[in-house]
Amino acid sequence: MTDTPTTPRVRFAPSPTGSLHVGGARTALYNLLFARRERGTFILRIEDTDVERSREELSEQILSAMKWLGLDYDEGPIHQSGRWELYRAAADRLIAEEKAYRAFETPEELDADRKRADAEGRAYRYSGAGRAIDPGESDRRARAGERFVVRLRMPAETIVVEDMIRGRIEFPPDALDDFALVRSDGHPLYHFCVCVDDADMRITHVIRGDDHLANTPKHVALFQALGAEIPRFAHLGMILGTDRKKLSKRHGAAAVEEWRDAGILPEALVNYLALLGWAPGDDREILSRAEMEKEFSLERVGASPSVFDPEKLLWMNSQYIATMSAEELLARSLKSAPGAIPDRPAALKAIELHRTRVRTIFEMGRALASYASDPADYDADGLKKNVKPETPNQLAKLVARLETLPDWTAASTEAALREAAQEDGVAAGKLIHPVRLGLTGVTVGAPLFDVMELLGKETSLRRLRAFLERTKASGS
RNA sequence: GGCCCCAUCGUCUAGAGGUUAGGACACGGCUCUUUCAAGGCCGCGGCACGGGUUCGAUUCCCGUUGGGGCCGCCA
Repeated sequence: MTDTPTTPRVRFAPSPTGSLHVGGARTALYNLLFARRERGTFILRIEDTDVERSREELSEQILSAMKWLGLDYDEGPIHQSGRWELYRAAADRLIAEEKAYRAFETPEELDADRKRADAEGRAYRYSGAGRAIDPGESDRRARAGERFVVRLRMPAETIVVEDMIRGRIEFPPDALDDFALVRSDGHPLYHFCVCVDDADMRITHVIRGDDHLANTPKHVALFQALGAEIPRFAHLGMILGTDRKKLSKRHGAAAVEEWRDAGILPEALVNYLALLGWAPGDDREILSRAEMEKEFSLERVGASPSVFDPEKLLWMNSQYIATMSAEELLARSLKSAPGAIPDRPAALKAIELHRTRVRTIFEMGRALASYASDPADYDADGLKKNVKPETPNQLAKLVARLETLPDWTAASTEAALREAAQEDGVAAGKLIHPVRLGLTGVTVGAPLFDVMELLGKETSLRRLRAFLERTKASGS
């Protein structure tokens, strides 16, 4: 009398009509986390039934974004475009069983109906005229070459959806009409393919965006018509832009790859996305994938929409940068470095100097590059603020002193600078700031003497001499 | 317009009848300090509104308001 424990089967089913959206990424993530937690199967399905809009390279793009995020699937990717036989057979069967029917209205006629309804201020519903056509008559007209769409015969009863996140939702029958399953050119339509596939793949839980909630009664009716078991549904709140509208390209940075290119670490993006709608229940914010996979549950997923906050993502990223090994960081920063970077040992030291000072690996790449190439120019405000008439003279004396240093360490250069300052009767800061500017071109950054040690004697002195020339020139 | 969903600091959230309503981001201050960060400490700031139910509502119910979504031979 015990139920056979069916292992959950979930899927992420993006349409390749654009790059992977952060909302899609979160949906994929929740499906994956649910599957791992429940020891189920995560399937990737590409919904490319729309031949006009779907593009192969976009589907590749989605795949690579998922790979980058580490969203691995157990089955797939399965392309709907390769399964037309399945949909055709299902449509034929539904027609034969009179659960669906052919409708012969032309697009123009439907359009006119829609316009009329609009003008009269009432909600448009398909008339259902096709229902009345006798099956024999329908077959004859189809054989005769008349064009038709296939429509589902919607039941005249309230459809109840038990949503795992929202609870019980009722859809009154007059809100739904007999929607189209197959176009007049024979191409199966989205809702139809979704249900045929979910049934075929034995999907047990449909975890998807809230924007599909209103479509769910259609799907329920379809599953019933198909004679398939109805999966459980869980509808996630939308991810919104700061204007509280559904996040889209329009908002900028809605695509996963934009964040990748901005130097966000995949672990950080995944962590951030996981927390957009789900929380472990305690105060932890930084969670490993293992922890998420262990603790994720749909019961703890919220129903309300959430605003995507780039600031918090950046913070999250900096948290990962703070704890990631220098080697790892170096490997990842390499792609972001705009130019040459120092040799490996120096780069690793530079990373330690900058890991708390950057929020993205893009910034880390820049920081690394700054050690390998001399500053091209100097911060204008910095020059104004830190270079006084007496500065070139003080700098010249400092350079002379540094030249004689037998060893070149943070300690020795600091001692030399402080002595020079004392000799001139000025605060060390009077020298530190211009030296930093001369060495790096900017007024902010890692502790100066560590930077000098890392740069080495030769490079440091070369940069300081160049800066000295510059300050003399602007001074006269 | 019809149907549906949502509603705790500016943002992400914890809370599941009795809490000084907790944490995080952001913001402000202090601290550390050669700069900038990071870190530490402190602070600012919230239950949309109105009715019920209840001894007692942020929490349950209804409504209002506000926001969002869906209404194609798109996905």
